[in-house]
Amino acid sequence: MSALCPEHVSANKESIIRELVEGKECASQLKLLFQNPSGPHDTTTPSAQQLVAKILRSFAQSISVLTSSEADGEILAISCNDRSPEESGESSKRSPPSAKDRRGCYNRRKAADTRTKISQTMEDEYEWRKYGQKEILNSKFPRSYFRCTRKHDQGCKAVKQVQRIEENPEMFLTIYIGVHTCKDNLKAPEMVTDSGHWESYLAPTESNKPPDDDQKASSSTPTVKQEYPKEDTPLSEITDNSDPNLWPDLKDFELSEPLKMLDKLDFGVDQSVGFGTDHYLHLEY
DNA sequence: AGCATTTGACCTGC
DNA sequence: GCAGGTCAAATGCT
Repeated sequence: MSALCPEHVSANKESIIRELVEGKECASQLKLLFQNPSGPHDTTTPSAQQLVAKILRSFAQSISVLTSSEADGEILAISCNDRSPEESGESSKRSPPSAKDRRGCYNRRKAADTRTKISQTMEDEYEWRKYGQKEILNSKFPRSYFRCTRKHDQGCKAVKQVQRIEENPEMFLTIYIGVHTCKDNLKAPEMVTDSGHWESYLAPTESNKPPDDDQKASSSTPTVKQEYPKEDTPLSEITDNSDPNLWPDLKDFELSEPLKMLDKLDFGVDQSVGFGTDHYLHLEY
C-alpha cells in the first residue's frame, strides 16, 4: 500500500500543491471581489463565477491526483490479496475454503473527501449501482450502498451511502465518499436557473423518470441505475467550464432549504453541508 | 441471455 | 466483540 515510487509521489505532491496554490489565489481574488464588488474591473478580470469554477477545478484536480495515487496503492493491495492462502502463508478463517468466495474481502476506504446532502430523492445526476444494504443500529431505516457504475470500466472510486432520515422519512441523507474520476457518468445534467427550485433538479424529470416512479419515498430500493444517455444538454451550455465533475458541486451551491433539520442529526462521519455557498463541499485528506 | 438488485457472508476498524 | 462496509452468489427483471 505504501510501495509507490518516490518519484511518483513527489510528482503527485508537486501537482497537488500547484493546483491548491492556484485555487488559493483564486479564492483570494474572490474574496477581494466580494469585499469590493464595485472595484476596478477590466476585461481581464475574471468574474466571481469564473473564480468559483477555477477553485473547484483546482480541488477536483487535486482530488483526482490523490485518488489515482490511492488507486495505485490499492492495486498493489489487491494483487497481494489475490495470492492464495498457501502462497501468502495465511490460514483461512473460513470453513469452506472456496477460494473464489471473497465476500467481505476488501480495503475499507477512509472517510476522506465526504460530502453530505439531504434531498427528497436518492437519485442525483450520476449513475449508481447498488451494491449493498445494511440495517443500522438504532436506526429505523436501512442504509443503502451505491458505487459508481463506471467503477469497473473506468476505475471510478466514487461511492455514496443513502439513508432515510428518521425524523423525516420522506427525506434522504446521502453521503458521497470520494469523487468521480470517471467520464460520461453524468446522467442528464440540467441547468439550474434562478427560477429553478432545488427540488426541480433533485426530482426526476418527466423525460428521465420511469412512468411509475412514485415510489421514491415508499420503496426502500427505488430504481437506481437508469441509463439515459441524454446528451442534448452539453455542459458547455451551462458554462465554459469543462470539468463535468464540478457541476454537482456548483449545483449544490443552490442547496439550502432541505437542511433545516440538520442540527437534529448526529452524523457518524466528518461532514459539512450546504448552508449557502461555502459549506457544502468538504474535503478531507 | 444479460444485466441489475438482493441478501447473507465475511472482513476491517474501533 | 461489535457495527458497519464490501463482496459475490442467488435471484429477479427486461
